[in-house]
Amino acid sequence: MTKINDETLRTFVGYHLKRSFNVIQSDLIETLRPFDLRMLTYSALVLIVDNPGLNQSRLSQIMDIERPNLVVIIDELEERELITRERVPTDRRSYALHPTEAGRALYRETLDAVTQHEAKLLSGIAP
Amino acid sequence: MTKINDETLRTFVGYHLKRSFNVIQSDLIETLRPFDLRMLTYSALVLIVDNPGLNQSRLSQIMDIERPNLVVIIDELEERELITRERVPTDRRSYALHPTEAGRALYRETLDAVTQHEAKLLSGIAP
DNA sequence: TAATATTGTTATGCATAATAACATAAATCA
DNA sequence: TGATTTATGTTATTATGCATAACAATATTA
Repeated sequence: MTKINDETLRTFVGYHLKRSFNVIQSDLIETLRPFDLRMLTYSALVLIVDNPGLNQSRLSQIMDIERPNLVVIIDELEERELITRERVPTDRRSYALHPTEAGRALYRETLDAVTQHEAKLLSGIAP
Repeated sequence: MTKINDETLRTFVGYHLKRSFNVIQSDLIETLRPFDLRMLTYSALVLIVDNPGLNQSRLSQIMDIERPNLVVIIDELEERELITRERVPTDRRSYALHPTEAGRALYRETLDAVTQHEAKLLSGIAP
């Protein structure tokens, strides 16, 4: 098995960031699988629990994704009754997003799981 | 503009890695655009220039992608005559990948550009 | 020699991400 | 005030990244 030279790529910070993120991402996907959550639905749930009442426009901004891509995420969370969409009386264009009790419960469960898995993952590594 | 609370997500290393990577990735994409290269085609080109003669199997391993996904990347580099695929006499299943002179020239150009852009990007940041 | 493994490939699907276009509603301006 | 512009959420479409199954050709192993 010939040794590959990747010194050129290693001079780039982005290369290391990508490889590190890939490792964490794979672990996170597996951690979230039992809860039937993907990374984006999980991030959205966390942000809605921590910021009840925010609208999709603001949420897409903080999540750094385009508004159209957030729609299906919100659809899924709403259909699973983890959050609710409520018309805002003062601005009838937008919806206020609120977690349901089930949403808050799932938030707590997943937070424990994700925290533990990340701690385990990082315990064996020097940055 | 209400302030959003993302403290929960900020406790996760993966969250920071993803955000950092997104910043670098956007910059890198723009840097590579004039050369009509995407990140993956660029990585492949660099690795082939630095490791002339390697095969697709090894390349996919070092790039951390599945072999099927490498095929189209290699197809593109070959079609643009930046690399060549040569049958290996001692193992006729595999191809030895070599850069062409045009490939090496593009490698040098892009290396300069990428190095400069990353340096500029990181000059304003503390990790 | 027969069974197994490897290389490159095609086809396919899922997740992520970006853009255009639109209806509804709000804000601005003239 | 009415007309124009802007914002919100949505649909549709596209591109990209990444994973798996299945396959033909070739090598390796038993």
